[in-house]
Amino acid sequence: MLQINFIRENPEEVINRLKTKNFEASVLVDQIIGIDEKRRLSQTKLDDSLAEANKIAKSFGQLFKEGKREEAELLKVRTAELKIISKELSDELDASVLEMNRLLVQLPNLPHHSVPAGRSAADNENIFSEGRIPELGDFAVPHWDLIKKYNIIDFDLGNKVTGAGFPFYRGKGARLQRALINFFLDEGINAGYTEYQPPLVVNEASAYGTGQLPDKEAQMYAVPLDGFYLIPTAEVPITNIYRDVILKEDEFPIKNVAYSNCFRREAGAWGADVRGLNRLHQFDKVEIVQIRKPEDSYQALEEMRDYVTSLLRKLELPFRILRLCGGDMSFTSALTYDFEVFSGAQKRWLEVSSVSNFESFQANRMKLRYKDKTGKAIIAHTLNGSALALPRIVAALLENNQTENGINIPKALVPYTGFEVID
RNA sequence: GGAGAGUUGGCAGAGUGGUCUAUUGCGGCGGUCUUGAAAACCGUUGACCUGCAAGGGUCCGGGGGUUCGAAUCCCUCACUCUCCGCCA
Repeated sequence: MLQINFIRENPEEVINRLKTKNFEASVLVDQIIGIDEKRRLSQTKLDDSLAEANKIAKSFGQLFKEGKREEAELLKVRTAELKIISKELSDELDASVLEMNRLLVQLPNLPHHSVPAGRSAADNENIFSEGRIPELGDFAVPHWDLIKKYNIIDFDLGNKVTGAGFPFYRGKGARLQRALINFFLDEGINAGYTEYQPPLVVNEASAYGTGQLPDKEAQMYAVPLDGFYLIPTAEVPITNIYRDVILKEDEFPIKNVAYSNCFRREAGAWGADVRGLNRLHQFDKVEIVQIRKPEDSYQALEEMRDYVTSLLRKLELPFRILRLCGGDMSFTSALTYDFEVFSGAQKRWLEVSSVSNFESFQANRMKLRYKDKTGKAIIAHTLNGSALALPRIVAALLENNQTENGINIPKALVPYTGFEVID
C-alpha cells in the first residue's frame, strides 16, 4: 500500500506512473485525498473533545476537596455530552480510516522508472539469454510421458487420494525433489542467506500483510474453522516475521531463505498448456526474501538476480531473463525480473522464478520499519524471489536431459541425488 | 481436551479506581573524569494520529463494557506458563 502522505503530496505523479501499469488512478486518488481530509478533520475534532473531557475529569478531585459539589455535578452533565460527541466523532473517524484503507489497498504499487510500458507478456523485455536450446532426437517426449515411462511421478495416484494437481513423487522422482530442495537451500546458505522453516498455514493478518488479502483470497486454500490460510508461497510467513517490527540499523541486510510446500487453488487457470508439472495445486519452492534500507534495495535486487542466474547455470539449463512490462507486473511489485527455462520437448519457455522489489509497498502495509541514526522510523524495503520453484525445473531437467536410455542428472546435483541417471 | 496462573516500554519488573505526565533496575545513547578504557557520576532514552509550529490526542495482549475518571473493576477473544489427560 502506498503511503498516504506521498499520495497527498504527489497525486499527479501517482496517476502518471500508474499509467505504465495500465491503471487509471485519477478517480481513486481523488477519493483517497477526499477521505483523508475528512479523516484528519474528524481526528482533530475528536482530540479537542477528548482533551476537554480529560480536563474535566482531572478537576474533579480538586472540586470535591474544596466542597464544590454542585459545580462538580454540573461538569458531570458536560462530560456526558462530551462522551456522546466523542463517540460520534470516533465512529466517524473509524469509518473514514476504514474507507481510506479500503481505497488504499486498491491502488497498485508504482512501477520503477525502468519498467517498460506494455499490455501483456508479449511486451516483456528480454534482457538476457544464456545456454543452448537443446536439439533433441526423435525419441524425445514431454515430461508427462517421461514420468510415466520411468514411474517417478504419479498423477493418477494423486487424483485418487486428493484430486487434480496433487501428484505423488516416487522413487528417484522423490529423491530428485529432495535433492533439488537441499541443493537450493545449501546454495542460499552459501550466498549468505539464513535458512528458515516456516509454518505452512498463516493467520488472516499475515495474509493481509503480504497482500494476498483482500484481493487474492480465491487463490488460497482456507481453513475457515481456525481462520487460517495455506500459504501460496513461503514469502508470506517469511516476510510476516517482520510485521509490526522496528529494526535496528545494524540488523541490515536481512537475507532469508526458506523451503516450503506451496498451495494454490489456481481457480480458472487451467488450460491446454498446463499439462503435467507445468501447473500444480501443491508444489515445492525455495524462496529468498530480503529486507533492505531503501537506498540499498535496487542493488539487492540485482544481487538476487545474479544469484538466481548462478543456480540455473549450475543446473545447466538454458534460460532467459525478462524485465516485466507494466501490464504483466504484479499489483505489489515495483520492478520484477522473470526467469524462464527452455523445456526442450514441449519446446516452450517455462517461468521458474520471479524476483521483485516491492520497495515500501508491502512494508508500509505491514508497518515494517527501521530506525535511522537520528532515531527516525523509516519504512524498509522488501524483496523476494523464487530460488527456485521445483516442478518446472524438474520438467525442463527431464525433457532436456533425456536420452534413449535414461535421463541424465546435471553434475551439480549428483552429490545430492546419489545417482547420475534416471532409468 | 480439563484445571489454574499470567500478558505492563528494547529487557526485567512495580503499580489493583483519581498529580500515572507509568516507580525502579538493566541495556542503549550523550557527557564529565581518564593517555585510552573500565568504574563512578550527571543527563537522556517508545510507538501512532493530528498540527507550519506551539500544542493536543491515542496506546499497559486484541475487542467490548462499567464509571465524572480504568493499567487497575466486568465480559470476551488470542497467546504464554504450570499441572493433568492424549499423542509423533
